[in-house]
Amino acid sequence: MERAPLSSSAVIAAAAELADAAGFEAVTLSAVARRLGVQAPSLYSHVRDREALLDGVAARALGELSERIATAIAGRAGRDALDGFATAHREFARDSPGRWQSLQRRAGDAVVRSDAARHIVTLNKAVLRGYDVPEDQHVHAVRLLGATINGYLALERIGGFDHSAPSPEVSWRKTVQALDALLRAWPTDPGENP
Amino acid sequence: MERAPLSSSAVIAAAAELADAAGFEAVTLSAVARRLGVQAPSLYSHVRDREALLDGVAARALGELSERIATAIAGRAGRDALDGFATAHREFARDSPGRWQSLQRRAGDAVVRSDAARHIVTLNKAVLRGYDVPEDQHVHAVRLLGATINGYLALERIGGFDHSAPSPEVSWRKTVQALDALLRAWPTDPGENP
DNA sequence: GGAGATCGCCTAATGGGTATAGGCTGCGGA
DNA sequence: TCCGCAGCCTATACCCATTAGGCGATCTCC
Repeated sequence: MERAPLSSSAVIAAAAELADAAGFEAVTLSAVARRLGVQAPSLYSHVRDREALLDGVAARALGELSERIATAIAGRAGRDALDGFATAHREFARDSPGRWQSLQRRAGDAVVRSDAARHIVTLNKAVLRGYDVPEDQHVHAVRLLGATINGYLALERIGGFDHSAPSPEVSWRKTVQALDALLRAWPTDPGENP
Repeated sequence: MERAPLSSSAVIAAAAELADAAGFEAVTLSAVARRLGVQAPSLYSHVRDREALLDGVAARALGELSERIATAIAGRAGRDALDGFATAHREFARDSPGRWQSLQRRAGDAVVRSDAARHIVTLNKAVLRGYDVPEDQHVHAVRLLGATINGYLALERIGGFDHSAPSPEVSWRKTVQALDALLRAWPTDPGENP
């Protein structure tokens, strides 16, 4: 175990790798310290406590996710952009399950207010530009998109689809198609007043 | 602390109450034992280990949720049934946050194969009866419904909507409305072949 | 009605986790 | 050269899960 000099971001990077390899709940200070060839208390020079470590992983994950989304929707619009957006999420969850999980918990202020968080919202709205959803409905559409995509991935992760046919893959495509149809014909109340 | 005689279901009931009061992650054998006025190791006569305890809470929660849904959609169809279904989920998550959280993790076989689990699927399909979704599309629709509703509640719980207006309540209504519109005009591929 | 088996709780003890306090060391700057 | 300190270490306290084994009350069976 060669020991590169520790630093806050090295510790967080190790935690992120561990999360992907062994599950988010396996991210303990002890385990990260072992992985770094160091004693657990040594980490407290670099992260305030376990919460901060987990928030660090979440912040990093958010950045990576936003990059993936950005390249996935660049130069696309409408259905293509939606596909890219959804696929980016799904592949992120598949490739980096631990980092993805790190996003499924209440995060600290630093994470919420991060550039990455803002960036994702922007990208989300960019997808909507390809549809005719009225401006004042964008929040709702963003929330719906997030809820459905995240919810689907969460259900898939906990095995909610393991006990019925067909494969989650098929329903996933159907789900994205449904979201496309929905955005294409966004329902409007008579006398809507957001 | 008067001590009612312990039993497997008494232990699980205490765990469920604790989950609602202090959060699902606070459900530890020690805490449950304290709440029951008993030493922690005593619980091992009634639950195999912590996993089993958590699964027990999930099974119980699933039963309660299915009851709520059943009464919420009884005698209703179409949009009314969908509203009832969605609202039942949301009120369950509001009234029993810990129990609701217990359902957001991979559950043991006993839970997955329980009557309650089967019941919920049945109720889910009952909602679809009020719409013209083709039979072979029901799985997809059930999965989409589950993903969106659960996903919305999960995002709401972790505070995903806390940093933008308007209130989650408004988007929730909009979301249910969107689901209704979607089921009403379920998109079909040319040459679909599930 | 009594002897003993059994059931259900207890105490003791282990191992791993978070977190704090304080020691030692080697490197950089004056 | 020598001092300071940054960064890792050991020691320690406390919490939690889990196993082993003890002990008393109750239940059973004769």
